[in-house]
Amino acid sequence: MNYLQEIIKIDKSSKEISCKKGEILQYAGTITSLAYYVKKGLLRSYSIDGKGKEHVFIFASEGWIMADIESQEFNTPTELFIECLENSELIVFDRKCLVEAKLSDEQRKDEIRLMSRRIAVLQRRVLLLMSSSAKERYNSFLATYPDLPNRVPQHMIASYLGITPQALSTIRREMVGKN
Amino acid sequence: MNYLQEIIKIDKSSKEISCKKGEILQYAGTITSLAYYVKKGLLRSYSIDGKGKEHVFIFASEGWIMADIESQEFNTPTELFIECLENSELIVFDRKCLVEAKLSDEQRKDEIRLMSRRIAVLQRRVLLLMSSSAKERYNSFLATYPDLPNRVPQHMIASYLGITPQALSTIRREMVGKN
DNA sequence: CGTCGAATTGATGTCATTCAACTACAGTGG
DNA sequence: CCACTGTAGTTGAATGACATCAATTCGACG
Repeated sequence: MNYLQEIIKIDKSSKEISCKKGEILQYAGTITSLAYYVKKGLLRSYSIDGKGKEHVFIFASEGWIMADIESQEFNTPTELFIECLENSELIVFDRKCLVEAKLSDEQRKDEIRLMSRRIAVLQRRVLLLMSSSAKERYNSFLATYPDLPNRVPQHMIASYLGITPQALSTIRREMVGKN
Repeated sequence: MNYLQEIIKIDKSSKEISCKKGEILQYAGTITSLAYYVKKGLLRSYSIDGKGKEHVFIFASEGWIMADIESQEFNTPTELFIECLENSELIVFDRKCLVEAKLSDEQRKDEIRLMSRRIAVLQRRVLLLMSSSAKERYNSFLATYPDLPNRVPQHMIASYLGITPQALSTIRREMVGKN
């Protein structure tokens, strides 16, 4: 990705790292402005609510950027953990550094395009959460991310969908019957 | 807002308009790249699902920008309607024009800041929808948008929260008892 | 005063959660 | 190589939250 090569030049602190399955790259409660481009592998971000329950916010596989823009924007401690789900190769860079840097118009446009894409994804997610049943959300998930079901444990998919593992299990059982 | 004054200079098609309560500024199914800065008044965007049900996506009151970035980004027909809830004064501008224009780094940074804020809002919304009960979501809504309950009909608030008007009514009843 | 949509209320239904038990399987240490 | 352990996934019964349906009240406005 072109945009990323530019970033690497500008942000001297950026670097390529590899991390192992199970590693936590970011803990909730901290303040950070790091972002992770996924060259290979898979990340997830999730929060833990007042009752101790995990909620998967997003998965990021090859080609996506994982960044906790929410906390960075308001400069408040993160609500999100970032975890490595597969042995991965990442490029870490500092969004703060990026914001402060002087970039060309083209580079800014790239940045804006990336953010627009993110907004679009979130908008669809919100509308889906509001308007669809668990089964519909699961089908939509399968259609949107066809490769993830093979790479992600089922209970994390359930968490992403906003349902319990048991509920997802029954949904899947019912669906096999219908094929 | 500084950023906006710049936009007006750049986008020759931008203009100030006033629109009346009940007017629909954008219909789902169309392709448009217009955005609305709310100088005074109140807008909402909403979708209509397959079963004919409305789902409020966001409200935009004074100082906010209403823009359907999702459809603009993917260049697909909008899923969203935009409706005027109060007699309002708006500044309309063309996001497409803005993307294509050559802007200063400062202007782009403003743009990015606005988009970050939007992403932050959506992130919170997603996590809230996934992790909280209807009552918790309502309380969070009251805390975040203290002025809206007085300006927005209750069934639209219910729709924003992802519940039925009846459910919201019962929640409110229970809450009065507890004060 | 009459009308129409908004809001409330109660009875019933549905979907998903919770709790609990059980199976399948991978990893560990003996 | 086998027993032991822990985690993921499945299944079923009971519960709970919210939806749906239907009736009534409230309030704004002509």
